[in-house]
Amino acid sequence: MDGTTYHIGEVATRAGLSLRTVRYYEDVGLVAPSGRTEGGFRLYRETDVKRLLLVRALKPTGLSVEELAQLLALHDRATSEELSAVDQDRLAGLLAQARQRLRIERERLIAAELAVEVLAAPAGQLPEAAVREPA
Amino acid sequence: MDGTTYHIGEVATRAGLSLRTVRYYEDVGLVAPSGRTEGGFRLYRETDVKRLLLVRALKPTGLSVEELAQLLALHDRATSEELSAVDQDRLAGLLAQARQRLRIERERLIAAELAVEVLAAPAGQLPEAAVREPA
DNA sequence: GGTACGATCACGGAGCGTTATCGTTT
DNA sequence: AAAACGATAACGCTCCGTGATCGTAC
Repeated sequence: MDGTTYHIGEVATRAGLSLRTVRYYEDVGLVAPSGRTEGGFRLYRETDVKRLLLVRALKPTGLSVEELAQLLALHDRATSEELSAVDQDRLAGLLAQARQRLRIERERLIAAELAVEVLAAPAGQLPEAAVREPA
Repeated sequence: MDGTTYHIGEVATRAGLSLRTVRYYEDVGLVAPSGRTEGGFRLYRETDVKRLLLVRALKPTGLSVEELAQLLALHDRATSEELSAVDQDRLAGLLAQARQRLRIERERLIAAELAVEVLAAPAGQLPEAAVREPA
């Protein structure tokens, strides 16, 4: 195993998060450090960094921290043991939810890009119906 | 002119926003109703609805409400008068900022989609480097 | 032994959701 | 006159940012 440990600063930098955010994710049960120094410094391992990167990557899914925690916990267990049918369903459900949110985000993103170009156009350069009412 | 007016409920529904959000946007100076009834009900016109739709469309830019207000104000003035060089710069700056944010969002969205598929894969089905450290 | 770096409160703020209470519209 | 709709506080919540004050690492 790789026993190398890191302090919160390096971990946060590598994960692209602030110290505050890393600590917050610990508070809400998303990612806990693998240990502490004598003096109380948080100690992280590579797996913790990967976890933080995963959490950060999943943020655009819009899942709540509780849902994210469940999702990660289920996925973790799925790698070591066989999930019960119930848990498999819950995992699939969360993944479906995440995908759905991402689809919506993608649409909103495209709409936003269009809206920005409308604002940037010299008046009447682009079609009027660029900003539509939602379905 | 089109003198038709609407109450907040219909406007909110058409714009895909909650009543709370529409009122909030008024509080922060984004979109104000064109008038009020005797009893105090907010009255909106078509232009107000369009404004709300635009605000909603621009939300994924991540611009703050103040920035959005500035952007819309500048754009409004640009349609009726010639902007000063300073204002033209500020407008261009805000648009550039919006586009930059959208680019970042697009990347994060793609990364999130990849991360979800990683979680969905039956372990070792997808490349390991799916979740990368940020630049 | 100094200078980075980290820990723990604690307050703040954006962007709304959510009652609760009361008035308006039609 | 009742059913639907709206107004105004005011508190709550999430996801952190921002000090302040103090201890730790090396």
